[in-house]
Amino acid sequence: MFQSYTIKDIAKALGLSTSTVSRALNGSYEIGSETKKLVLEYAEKVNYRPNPIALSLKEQKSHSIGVVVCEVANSYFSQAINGIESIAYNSGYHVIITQTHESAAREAANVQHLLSRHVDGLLVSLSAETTDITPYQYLHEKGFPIVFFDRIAPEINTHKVIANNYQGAFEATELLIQSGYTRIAHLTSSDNLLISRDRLNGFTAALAKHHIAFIPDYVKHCNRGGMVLEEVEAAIRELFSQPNRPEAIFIAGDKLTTTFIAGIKKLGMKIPDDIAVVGFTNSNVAELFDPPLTVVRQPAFQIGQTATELLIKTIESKRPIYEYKTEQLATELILRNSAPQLRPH
Amino acid sequence: MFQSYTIKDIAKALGLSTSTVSRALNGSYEIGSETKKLVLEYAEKVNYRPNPIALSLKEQKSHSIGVVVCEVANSYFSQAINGIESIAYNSGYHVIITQTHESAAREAANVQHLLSRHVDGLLVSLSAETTDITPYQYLHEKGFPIVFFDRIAPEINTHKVIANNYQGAFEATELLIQSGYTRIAHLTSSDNLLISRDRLNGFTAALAKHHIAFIPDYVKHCNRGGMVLEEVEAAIRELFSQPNRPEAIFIAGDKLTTTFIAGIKKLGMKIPDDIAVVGFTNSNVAELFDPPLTVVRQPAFQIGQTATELLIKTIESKRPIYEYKTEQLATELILRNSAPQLRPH
DNA sequence: TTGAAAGCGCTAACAT
DNA sequence: ATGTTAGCGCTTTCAA
Repeated sequence: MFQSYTIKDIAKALGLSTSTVSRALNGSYEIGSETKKLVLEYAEKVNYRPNPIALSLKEQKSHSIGVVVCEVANSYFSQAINGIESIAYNSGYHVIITQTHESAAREAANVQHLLSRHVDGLLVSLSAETTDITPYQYLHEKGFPIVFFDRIAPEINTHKVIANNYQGAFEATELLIQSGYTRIAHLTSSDNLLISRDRLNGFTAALAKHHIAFIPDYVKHCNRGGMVLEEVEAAIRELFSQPNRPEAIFIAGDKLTTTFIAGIKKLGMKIPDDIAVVGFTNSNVAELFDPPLTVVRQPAFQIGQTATELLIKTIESKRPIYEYKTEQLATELILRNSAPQLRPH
Repeated sequence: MFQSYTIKDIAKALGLSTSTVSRALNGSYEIGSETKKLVLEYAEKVNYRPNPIALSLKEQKSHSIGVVVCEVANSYFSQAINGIESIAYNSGYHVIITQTHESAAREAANVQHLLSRHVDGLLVSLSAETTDITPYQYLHEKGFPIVFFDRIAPEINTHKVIANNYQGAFEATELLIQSGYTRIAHLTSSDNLLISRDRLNGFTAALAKHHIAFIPDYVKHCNRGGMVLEEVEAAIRELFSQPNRPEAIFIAGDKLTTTFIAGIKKLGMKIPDDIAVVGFTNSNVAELFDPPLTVVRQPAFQIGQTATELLIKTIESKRPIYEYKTEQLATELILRNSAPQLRPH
């Protein structure tokens, strides 16, 4: 097929040994400057590229990192992947992306697949369905580098990178309260996820601060994270069939937010007249929505970058690491029209 | 770090030679059934996984394919990548994704990078800036497998997968005409891209069919493909400053469509009152826009799948291939409110 | 039916 | 300063 030059080819062409060529190419000191120059020039001429596979075999490293996310076609994750790729690329790693589609079984299969491909480390954002994290625990204890981002496993003591979900949720809820709303619902995904619990905590804390009673029936969980419209529609119906129906809602998920809006639209209701909305989303087109969406936006790109930096640092560390950190990045509240700052009558 | 069992470990544990173990694992015939069973059971027990790197080195194949696209965080490409991954995964290939951000220099660097990684083949969608396709021509002539999708290089005789851009553009334009519009503009990206030319042709053909004069000033090119708002705003201004300003527009790009709408909004105009819009986009949230967008949607997932199938077939073909095909998949016109079917007043 | 050995591209310890 | 050799994990001739 498509064959490139090897060290052997160069050695033969120049009448040298492979090790001399290798040394010249790697800038070793124990080599004559003329030989070095000769080799370097020839290598340049024939456009020599070291074979990364041979290097991997030698070094026992694949120079690849595995990524586990729920969905690529999701604005948050596509931006995070962008951040991941940017760092990985510059550090000479390539990235293998796998999708769980929010299924725990799929997630386990993906991790297996990545391990069998001998990735050097794992960047993981848990699926909504995942409860059993013992495989990760096991890998981590064996010294295998894992960094969690966004949907992290709190029980595992390794590097983690997240947005400040508590604070983001708090600000979103407080915005609604300060705009005059008191009957505020909360739509979130699986309770398995720490991000869901953090956001719920931010939500309740804001209510408490402003002396608004917390109503458990105002909180709905969609365990498929907005992947299926029906689940969200059912939640909407339950919310609206209550005696004191909510006037505003804080939604704690990217896909969940867009699916909720689609559901509201389908049921013939209007935002913000029927319900004011603040959602967690990283969609680049949220301002084009009807109405333009008030959102909590996460620094997805930076989260991807930071997680990758930490992972590569762990992979390349000479000595075992015992000190792990949890990086928490600030969210941004973007005011638009789905949550009017002055509640209409 | 994290070490898995090798054939050598198994051989030692069982008192066999590595070749015997290898044969057992690969279901060779020249092996005793008891030995085979013994090996298989032990391998199962210790959860043996062949080292793909060693295999790659042996077979001179990396089992990876390189992907060149302009942007991952673009609904069309994220869906196409989904299709690519689904096929690649099932065929034992992994996928390395690179982004050009519409820069020809970046594209060249990415191809170099992928080649140095010894990918077995390339899946390419050209950047808007690319004019020099000789590197691809060269690789192709050397027998290196390349499949183009979406933004193809017509000059190169290899497999190609595209949507029926001519037909999609024709239908979109005809919809506007049949709704009562006659002053129809066209916004498209770089003329370098065949898809731009195809869509322009579909546009003009629809005008011609309905005896509407083609006005060159109604056609605007944005060479950055909607990546920069300013470029699109300039095009909007030029369009609207004409004596007979257009009443409708057909937009031939994903990012271009959303950026155009953002631009219109920023300039304080209304869709469809100031201008009716039909755009090429695969956004999953186009129906949530204000107004819900009438769109031409491409089968991005299938395009990704088909391209990958063709590529893997080419890679795994024993004999050189001389017959190449261009697969053309139908687009879908989705009627919503940005292009009312009865033109107002 | 099984084993020994070579080789894929590269590096590094060990000669010279 | 340069060459020889072994070895990373695996397959595959060649020999037995």
